[in-house]
Amino acid sequence: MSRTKEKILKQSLILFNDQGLDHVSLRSISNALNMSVGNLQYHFKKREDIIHELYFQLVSTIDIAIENSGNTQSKLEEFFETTAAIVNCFYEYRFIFQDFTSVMNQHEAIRTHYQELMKNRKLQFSAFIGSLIKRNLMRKELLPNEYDHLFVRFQILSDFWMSSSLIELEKVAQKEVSMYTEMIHQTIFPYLTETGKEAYLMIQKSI
Amino acid sequence: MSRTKEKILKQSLILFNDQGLDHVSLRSISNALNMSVGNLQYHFKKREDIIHELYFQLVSTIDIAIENSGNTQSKLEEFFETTAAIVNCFYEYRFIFQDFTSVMNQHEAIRTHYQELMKNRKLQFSAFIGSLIKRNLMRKELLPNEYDHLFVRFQILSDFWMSSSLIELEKVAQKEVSMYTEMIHQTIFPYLTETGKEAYLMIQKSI
DNA sequence: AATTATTTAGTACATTTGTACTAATTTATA
DNA sequence: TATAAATTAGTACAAATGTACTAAATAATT
Repeated sequence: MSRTKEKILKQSLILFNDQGLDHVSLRSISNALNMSVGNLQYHFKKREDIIHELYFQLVSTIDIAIENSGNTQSKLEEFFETTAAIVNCFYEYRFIFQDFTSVMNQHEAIRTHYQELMKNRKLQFSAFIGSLIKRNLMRKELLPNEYDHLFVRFQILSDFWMSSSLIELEKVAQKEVSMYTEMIHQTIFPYLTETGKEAYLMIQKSI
Repeated sequence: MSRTKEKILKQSLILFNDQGLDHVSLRSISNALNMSVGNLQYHFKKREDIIHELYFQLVSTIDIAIENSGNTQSKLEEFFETTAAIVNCFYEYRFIFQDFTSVMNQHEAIRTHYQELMKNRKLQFSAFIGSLIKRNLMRKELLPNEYDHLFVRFQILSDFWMSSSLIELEKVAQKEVSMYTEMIHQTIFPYLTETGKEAYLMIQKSI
């Protein structure tokens, strides 16, 4: 990728994150870079292409972060690390989650990719739950679809905590990131066995 | 309120729900009513006013629905009914929740009202949790801020389940409403005591 | 050095949409 | 009935924004 293209992406990310996707026009991006709109368009034929590119940057950032949080001592620790990693990546590319719905509505390619991604994540999640149960860290299902619904809950909370924070507090800063990370972590707690709960409390203390 | 004003609101709600807020212009509303835009503007000086009015219709619809679900046998039943009532009202005014963030960002008066509303809801929620605990239907907190976080979870799930459904399935119909209602109901289950769990299962059977 | 390809700038356009404004028409009132 | 108030229609405008297009400038290549 050309140096200019990288500069455009970097600046776009900053502006998008700061001002929100729909308050940033091509003109404001090119202004911030002392560059003509024509030039911008030479590198990205469509505005959509910039957003598209940034989305896929996020995806690979998450992939890397998840890999790095793989070498943990326990399965539960892995859950803590993975969750925190995802939340942090979301925050880095927060413009996407400040109005997740608009992004997904306006960018079909992104939406399609996301839908596929979620199918995979759901499989991974099920496998993960299974391994927690086998290790006697998590109890079995007591309700129909209980852990399917748990997955849905994780998904909604992950994708929309930032929107919620913005509406409620009209900002998202590091403090909020911590708060919502804890909230998401705690989501799994009441499903844990006594052993699991002890392990949870140990990990929590170590953070 | 004049007959015409009511007609405009009714038609706007239909179009907003069907096509989404930002795919409905004043022109399309007036077309659907065989009415001039000028006339529309006579009744609602700003487009915002229509949305404003519909939002407050929703608010009072919810108030009424909550009152009606007050006369239940048990506290847990009240939870089931109230939750379902809210979800259904949200569905009636789904245009607001199909892109909740945009609505809240673009309508300051609505956002301010919502913020206040949530402060009250949080107090009500805390009181409700307290009464469940006193009745030995719910266990005490085991984690710091556990039930504050539980409230946040309820809030995010309520406000954004529809957005999530739209992104994932590209539609929201009655089937999805049922599914997400169950998901939200189940959120409280793992915090219940044995007595509480039994009561939950009884109520669930009766639905 | 000459030619070709790449990059940059600048202008213009099309479109959408909320809304302001004026005039006509209908309804209410005295 | 005459006058005032209300409702309705129609036109025009302003502002924003993505993008198409052309020409100039710079870099690369032969």
